[in-house]
Amino acid sequence: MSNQQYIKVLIADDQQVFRKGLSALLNEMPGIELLGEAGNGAELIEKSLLLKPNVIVTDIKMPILDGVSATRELLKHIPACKVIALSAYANDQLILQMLESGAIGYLLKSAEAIEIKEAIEMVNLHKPYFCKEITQKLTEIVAKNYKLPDKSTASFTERELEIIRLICNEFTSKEIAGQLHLSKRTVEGHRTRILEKIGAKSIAGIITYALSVGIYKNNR
Amino acid sequence: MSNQQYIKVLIADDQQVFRKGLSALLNEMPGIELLGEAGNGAELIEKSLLLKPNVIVTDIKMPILDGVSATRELLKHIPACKVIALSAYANDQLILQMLESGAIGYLLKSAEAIEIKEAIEMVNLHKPYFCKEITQKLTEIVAKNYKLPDKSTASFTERELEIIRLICNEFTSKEIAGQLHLSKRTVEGHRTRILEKIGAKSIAGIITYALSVGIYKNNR
DNA sequence: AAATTATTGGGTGTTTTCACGGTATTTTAT
DNA sequence: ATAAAATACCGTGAAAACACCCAATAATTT
Repeated sequence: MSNQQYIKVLIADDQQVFRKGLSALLNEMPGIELLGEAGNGAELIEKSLLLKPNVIVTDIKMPILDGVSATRELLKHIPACKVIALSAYANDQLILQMLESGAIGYLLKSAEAIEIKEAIEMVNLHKPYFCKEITQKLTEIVAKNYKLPDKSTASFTERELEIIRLICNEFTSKEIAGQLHLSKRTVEGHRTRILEKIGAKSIAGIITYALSVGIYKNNR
Repeated sequence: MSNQQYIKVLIADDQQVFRKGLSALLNEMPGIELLGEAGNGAELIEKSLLLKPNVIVTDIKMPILDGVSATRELLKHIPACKVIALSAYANDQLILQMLESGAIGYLLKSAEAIEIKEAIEMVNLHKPYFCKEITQKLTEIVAKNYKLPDKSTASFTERELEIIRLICNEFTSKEIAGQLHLSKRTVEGHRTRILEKIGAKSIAGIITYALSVGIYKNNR
């Protein structure tokens, strides 16, 4: 029936040459219908609302309105649209911003035609697509935030970990003492040891340490 | 010179049929030398120490010692070894455990020969390799845990953000006052406002909040 | 022009944190 | 078996945090 034969694509990039190159490539691809081009984020939003593309391929750095902001904005109006972000290089902040904005694809500008096609087809099925470099970055980001709890946590006793978690949850020594059925002074003693071990001088240090190392989530 | 022509691979899986199938496939692949097979984690450790493989492809669920534990253990002794984990399905916990154990590759058991080969070659260069499904999961995990500064950060004034960052760095009100050339009382006033806005009752709340929404970055 | 918000500063007082002393029992490791 | 941790507990006191109250000036918005 209304099963769409072509994936309707809109592209955005401030560099005219790159834009022309990309549009030429996409025009040659079977199964893809290029709806148009935009030179900045504002134009992208405008044309998107008008043309209702299935997939948008957009540069991140653009004048007037960048790709991330444009994506965030236009997905409010046409959430069915799938966005692939393009960037010259893999940057942590950009990747995270992109994820947060709602884009589900990320390619480097060095990508080849076949990969771009693959990405378009993939995201059109609502499946994320990331090029190898981005995948690697994602791994690093996840590993950085999940790997740590090990060695560092090891130096604390169970009691100490328990108290650290409670401190992170805004409980005072007195409250912690009540919860654990201990004396207030005992809890203070433990906290002193914790401060020593961490090398912190206040609970601020305890918390930044605990969060950076991954204690806190009762995980294990 | 001692540039190795073959990637030496060791595999582990408790299902004999799968193991045989995998070893048959790997044996046919040019550039790969299959060193042997293991039926469980303990056996994997044993043979790894003996055979010193470049790459290990191991199932996660195995009797006696599972793949994650085995990986963690054997990487202590032969850290140069690259581990690819195999699993029947993509599970958040498994992926995180795998990352934490030190494996740098993750494939589903439904993977095809060409992908397995690609993964082996990739991890052998110390580059992570994840199949599409896992990449997708990684994306979800990252997206879930990175709620970037949004509505939350926007509600703070510049001064407040400045003070939040200093609080996160273990400075007292007096110290902050000194650094910003303000009165101690002014800083305390700002902090009170910050507590109100966040709905926290102590600096513990300020810090957990700040770290969770990503204020704090410029100082590391 | 008027209202709101940001930024600055103050007073008073309670609670909490933390440094500096300790002691005693239990559990774990060598 | 003996040493070493871990756990529990206490006193004192200074400094910090926090809870209330308050007001003046600058900047921004309406």
